[in-house]
Amino acid sequence: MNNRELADTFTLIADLLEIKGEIIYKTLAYRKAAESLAVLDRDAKAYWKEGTLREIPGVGEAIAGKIEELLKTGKLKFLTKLKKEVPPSLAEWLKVPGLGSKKVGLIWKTLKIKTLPQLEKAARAGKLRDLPGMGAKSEAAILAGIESLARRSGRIPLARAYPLALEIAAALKKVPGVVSAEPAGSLRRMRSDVGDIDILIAAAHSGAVMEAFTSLPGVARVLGRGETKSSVEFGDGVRAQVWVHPPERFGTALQYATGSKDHNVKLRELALKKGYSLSEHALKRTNGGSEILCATELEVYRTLGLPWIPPELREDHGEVEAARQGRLPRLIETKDIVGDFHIHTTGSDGRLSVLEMARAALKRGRKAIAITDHSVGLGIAGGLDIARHERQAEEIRRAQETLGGAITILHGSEVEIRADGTLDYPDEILAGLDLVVASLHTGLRQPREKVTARALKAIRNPHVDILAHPTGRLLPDREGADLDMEAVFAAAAEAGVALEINSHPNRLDLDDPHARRAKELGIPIAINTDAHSEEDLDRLFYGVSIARRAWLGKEDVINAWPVEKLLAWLKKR
DNA sequence: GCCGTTTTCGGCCCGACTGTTTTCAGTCG
Repeated sequence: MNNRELADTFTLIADLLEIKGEIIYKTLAYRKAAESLAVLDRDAKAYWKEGTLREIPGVGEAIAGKIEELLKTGKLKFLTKLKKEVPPSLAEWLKVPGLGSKKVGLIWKTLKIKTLPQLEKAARAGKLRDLPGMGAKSEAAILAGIESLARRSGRIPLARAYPLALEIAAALKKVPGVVSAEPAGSLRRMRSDVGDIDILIAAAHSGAVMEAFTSLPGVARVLGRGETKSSVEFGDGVRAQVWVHPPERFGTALQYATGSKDHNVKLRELALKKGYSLSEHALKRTNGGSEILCATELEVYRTLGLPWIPPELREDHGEVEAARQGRLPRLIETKDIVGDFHIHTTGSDGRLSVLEMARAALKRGRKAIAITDHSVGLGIAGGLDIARHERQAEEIRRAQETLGGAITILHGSEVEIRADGTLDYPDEILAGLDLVVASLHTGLRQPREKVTARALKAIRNPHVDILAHPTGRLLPDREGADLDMEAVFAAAAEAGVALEINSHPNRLDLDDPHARRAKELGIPIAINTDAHSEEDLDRLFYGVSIARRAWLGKEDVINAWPVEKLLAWLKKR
């Protein structure tokens, strides 16, 4: 049982306990443990073997025991019993916007129904409106929620949400009286997918902003509209909300709206210890109640005795403690990147020639690139056979001659890791390349032992420099290969092979917990665009965001090294 | 159920909006 499955199990337990009416803090404890497991950078199994399960945040005696039982037997007696008391299908109802555990429990117990279709039928038949505390409006809201659930495919990939958020913010910035408009929430923390879009507005009055927001083009439904907060749903089910706060309170408001929830809890606890109550409106002295207004986030953190914490770190993964002790990392920035070592051209499935790609990279300030077209085995992408591959060397030589010393063009390859773990080109070809990127594209569904063995074999090939998009995941739908990541890390650390953070917004692979673990083990990281066109070169920003979420500095990333250092590293390998 | 530079027991962040309410509960972030 992997971390994801463990996390899902504890989330289910929390859902069912909450519907059952268990005290809220117990259900919160299960959710906290589930969240920790979901973002854990190593297999829970490794903690179990070491006897350190309780070092996982939110895991105490009881939950550690349950993890152990799940890892040992794949089952959990506690959950089996719970499922008999509360039908597990009810957990699905909680996903319906506007439905919480209280109403779910009420409807289930009163009407004796337990599936989503039964719920929809009951709502259509007008059977919900007569329940205590409910009326025709809540019945209609539940129906609308069920329909909205069907439209939405779940979480929104950053690649869709980020441009939309910028668009909304730009539109609202134009409203008279608006001082600033900033995306907040998980999007500002650059999570690879987000639940909804949050925009924070600084303005003295909110009326005009709310009017403009709720009538934006594409808005299908207004979910709520108030003085300080409104929310809407777009046609494709994406939800957005805005908060409006006075400019002199924008700092506390933006801090609050950026989250994460757990980070805010930590901060508010710290505030209480220092004699303040922290809310989105202000810091308030607990003795006397006078307010301290913060127009910027910097003032909020400073008042609490902390340096400003970059949004990407605000996940309650130790950043508040690090800030208190003055050991926040100096995070890598997009402007630090000088190299891009995973680029395609017309040689395989790219759109531009070597020269055109090199010019485009140069225009973006890159000082070194590697041309890494697919190898012959990936027929679908027009992989290069050995003869065509060798002819490409000439194309690269001419491009280098044309551009002179402004940019270093390396001749590389994205070489397939075959089903048996061997590479797609013979060693003598690989030996002649400047840089070798190895990738898994096929056989991703192989069992853990087999697919891991392939990755390890590739890492141990002395010619391989970078393992690209290690798990092969595609957001939002395709899960990555079931790799034993600890084994991959151990092999990469030993061989000195770099692991890639692929900047394609549907990949973002390594993800941030794995990238953070790789850094801990001293493994060099490559942030590459995997560009197939000129515009693709601009998505570097997404990869850098993942690196920042993983606490990486520029020293950890080979693309940020001076070219001489990079060349020396390649030569030594 | 977890956790501790206030506590090993008694807390566990704080507020907006909606609907069904005549003072509040439920949901959400």
